Amino acid sequence: MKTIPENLLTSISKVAPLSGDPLELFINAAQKQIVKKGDYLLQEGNRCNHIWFVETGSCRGVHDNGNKEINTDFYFENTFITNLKSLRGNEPSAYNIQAMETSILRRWHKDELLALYGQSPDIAAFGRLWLEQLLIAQEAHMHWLKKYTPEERYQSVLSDSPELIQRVTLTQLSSYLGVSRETLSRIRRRIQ
Amino acid sequence: MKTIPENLLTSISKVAPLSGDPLELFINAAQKQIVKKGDYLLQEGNRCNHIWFVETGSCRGVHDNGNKEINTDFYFENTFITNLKSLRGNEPSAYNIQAMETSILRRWHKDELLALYGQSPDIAAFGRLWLEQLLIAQEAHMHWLKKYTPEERYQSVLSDSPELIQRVTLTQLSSYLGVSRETLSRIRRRIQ
DNA sequence: GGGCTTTTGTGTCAAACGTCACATAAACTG
DNA sequence: CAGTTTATGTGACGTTTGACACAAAAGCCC
Repeated sequence: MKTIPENLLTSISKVAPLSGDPLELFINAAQKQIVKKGDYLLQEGNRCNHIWFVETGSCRGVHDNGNKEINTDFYFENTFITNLKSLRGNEPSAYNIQAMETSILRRWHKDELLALYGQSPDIAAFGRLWLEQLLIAQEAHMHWLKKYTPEERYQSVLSDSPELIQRVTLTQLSSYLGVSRETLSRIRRRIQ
Repeated sequence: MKTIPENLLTSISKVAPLSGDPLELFINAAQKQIVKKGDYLLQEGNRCNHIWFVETGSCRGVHDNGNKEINTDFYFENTFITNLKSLRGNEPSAYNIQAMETSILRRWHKDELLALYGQSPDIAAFGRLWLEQLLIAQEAHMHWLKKYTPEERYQSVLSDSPELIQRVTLTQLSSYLGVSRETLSRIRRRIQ
């Protein structure tokens, strides 16, 4: 058994308890991958074949929209990443997943992951719980978008996710909040 | 084995193939429930204990926001409903699920469903695939919200989900699209 | 550190939106 | 079918936003 970073174990246990053989099976199925700033984990048009775990660094999910980018997700340390629609539907990805800085990742191939689901009910349960958490977070994000004004949304990022403001450019954050770059710049001035 | 509506079988098979004993187990675990227009399947503040399947009729997911309602989901025939955050987190629901008309439902209790996951890998796989589809749909909905203007969003509902316009009031649709009732009324005039 | 690139701030203007108020139309109910 | 309630249309007005243009600041690289 290879040496395993503590953070990966902690992150797994936050999703579902996994130990013994299933844990070993799951972790040994991962490969290490190092990406530089700007590298793509997944490019629009290609099929997504992996699930990644961010050990260090950060990535973003970004849609091309004409001459603009729409940032839909930011992934920091100790989070899992994938494009489920492309991965499970075996179809071209509608967006990019890109490293925002040099990052160390671990990745699982989808075929291997599916095989693991068949081998171990514990790993299958882990997969289901992970999906549940993703879906819950996604629903919360959508309600948040509809319920609050752009200014309120920025306020809540300030108080609830200050890390985002430290690690993401204002331009990137603006599309995440659903406003133009200029408007976010003015919101920031109004507030401070 | 009770008589089972064709539609339920079809809807199940659209998520994942399920047959024989697991299918029978799953279907027999459901109870019939009939609700009248305006009845709540789930009220804000209460815990969600069920997953429902809409046999006939329709329901909506609706958030109370001060003196306004925000409609976040519409559920028509042959769809599954639940509030996953409340169901899995065992916490009070942040919103209501309400019948929009007299409806016939089937429902599964969460405890029974969890037991079924343990009993049958096929049912567990079904649960996971259902979550995957929900998550994929949810992500698509969010990208759609950020990518298009209110007018474009109305246009796409017109062409892609005309049923929505037939079966939902303009006021309900407006909060789903993320605009005021008056703005949607004017968009509709501009277009037609 | 100097030059280049990227990011952010800001002024101006037109368009879109939300809110309030009220009129009209449609649906429900007894 | 008459009365009531609910849903929708519309006018007026102020505010917010997006788009464009350009300046200032920050970050990056040789």
